[in-house]
Amino acid sequence: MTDDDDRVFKALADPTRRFLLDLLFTREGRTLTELESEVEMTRFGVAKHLKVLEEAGLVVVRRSGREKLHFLNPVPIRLIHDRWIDKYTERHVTALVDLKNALEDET
Amino acid sequence: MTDDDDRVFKALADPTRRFLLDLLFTREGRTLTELESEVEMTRFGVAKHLKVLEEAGLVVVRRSGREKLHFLNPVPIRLIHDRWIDKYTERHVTALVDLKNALEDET
DNA sequence: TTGACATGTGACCTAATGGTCACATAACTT
DNA sequence: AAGTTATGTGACCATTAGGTCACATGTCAA
Repeated sequence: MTDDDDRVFKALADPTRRFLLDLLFTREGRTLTELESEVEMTRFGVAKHLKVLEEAGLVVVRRSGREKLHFLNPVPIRLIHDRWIDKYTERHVTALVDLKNALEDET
Repeated sequence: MTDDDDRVFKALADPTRRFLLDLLFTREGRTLTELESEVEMTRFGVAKHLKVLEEAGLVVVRRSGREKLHFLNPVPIRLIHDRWIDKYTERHVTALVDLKNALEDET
């Protein structure tokens, strides 16, 4: 469990991997080749990053013939949230974040 | 803003730093010396970790004489959540996590 | 003001990480 | 069957990150 934690946080520590999650957040079920075209990096680098994300459970894959489809799994993200934000604090924090977003939209 | 992101995720990538956040989650306003006594590491290592957490905005400090009191700031954590979990998905995920916790409590 | 306490800085070493490449397997297409 | 497409593996190198230490500053208490 602690090792799982570690894999998740280590996986999130790299900007390229976070960008890959962003891509899957906007549209799921993408292949390696498709993701590769969005990133300034060789296929091998991207494959390595996807493997890290998969082993962390942040990305789930489904094979379809020779293609490998990638999906974002939000559960580990929610667990990070729950680790340091209890139900009571959550209300205050969300209010604060909403306020911050509202102010930024105005300008 | 992207640099801020990077600092937050890099800060969370280390197990010692996550443990320090856990300590501050249970009780805030701790000093360096106090936190040091909870960790198998020299004072210098802990100080370095706290600096990383502070620069990431995950920890906020208040000086009191020669002491430095540390507090957990949950806002960056919430922002991580909001980045990959939209309002619609949130309901499904929280239900899933609650179910998982319920099942684990039964055993 | 003298000594103990709390924290800060910069150098240094080792281990882990990100990225590329040569090579390899498996599956569609014609 | 042959060529093309999609992905997998292991070695390799440059860079970053975690941890310790010698040294230094600032604060409290007697």
